[in-house]
Amino acid sequence: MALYLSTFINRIDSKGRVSVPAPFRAALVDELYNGIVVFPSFSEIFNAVEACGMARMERLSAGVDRLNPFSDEHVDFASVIFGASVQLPFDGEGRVILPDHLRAHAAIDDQAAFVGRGATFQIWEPGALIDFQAEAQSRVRAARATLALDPPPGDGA
Amino acid sequence: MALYLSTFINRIDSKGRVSVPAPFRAALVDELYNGIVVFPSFSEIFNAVEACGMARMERLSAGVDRLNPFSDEHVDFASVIFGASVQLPFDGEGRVILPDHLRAHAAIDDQAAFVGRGATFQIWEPGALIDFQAEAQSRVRAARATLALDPPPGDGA
DNA sequence: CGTTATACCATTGACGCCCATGAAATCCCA
DNA sequence: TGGGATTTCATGGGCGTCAATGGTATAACG
Repeated sequence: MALYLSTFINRIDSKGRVSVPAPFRAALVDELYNGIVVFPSFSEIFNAVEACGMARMERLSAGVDRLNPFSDEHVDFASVIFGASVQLPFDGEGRVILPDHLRAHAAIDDQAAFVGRGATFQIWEPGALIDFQAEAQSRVRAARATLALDPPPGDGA
Repeated sequence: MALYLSTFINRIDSKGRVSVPAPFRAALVDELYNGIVVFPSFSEIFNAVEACGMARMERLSAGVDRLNPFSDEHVDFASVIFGASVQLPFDGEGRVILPDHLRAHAAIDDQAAFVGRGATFQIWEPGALIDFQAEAQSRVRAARATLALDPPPGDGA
């Protein structure tokens, strides 16, 4: 299973191309589809682009299909996820072109921050990412008592 | 298995022709029938055109047949689905002509939005699609706890 | 004979593919 | 351990191809 770690900031050129970080591409070499799948975040507290490999989307499709494919609940889910998803193929150098509506969603201008999130990753406008992380840190501090139930990796980490 | 992803908006010309998006056609190359199968949506909350390849219709038929083929439920289901289905052949450029009653059903004028839904896709009037997706997104958010039982595509989904 | 449907062709704009450059990190060797 | 060589990556640009779209010709049909 792919594991996406760390954050990389890459430039978007005049043709809208961005290099997907090499470590992330390395995590995708086993996939049948040579590229990534992206869709907008559905969170109310941040706007970013969610990304993953095709294999993960196929697992999702199988899950929806196995359940009643005509129930309104799954119609909603499938519409939102699959309809909003876009396949982005790699060019020869491992770059992708982020569609306009996703760039707009995440307010991405000429730089994109690729943020590893374990089994998936996200694409952010770098400034928005910094702001969000600051807020997240505050929330973590506020919730520290609760989180301490898990073995903490250290105060600063 | 074909996987339909993303949304494409194509124009309908004066002769009623629309290009089926190339990625969707690519998912259909293995099919015996060179075209798609369409039928009206049966939902009470939206009007769109459902579409898929012939292979899926055959699987659907097999499914209905395998279960009690004489129960009222399945007779109804089969009548409605198969009776309302239309085969749309591709022309040389991968276009189809949507029958009038289906265009009317989905209120499609001169633009059609092709929406991937995993194993199938839908054809919408673009404006209606935007409205529906906004509502669906709210419902998905509300139901997030339930859906988390399926492999989640990420924090935001 | 007129009308409608189907097959064929032509245009254009976007996108995929290729190569070139430069910077940075790594590796190797002295 | 320091310095040089090599490779990997990110980035930029040019060119060819394909897809979407519009139009025209031909065939089927009333």
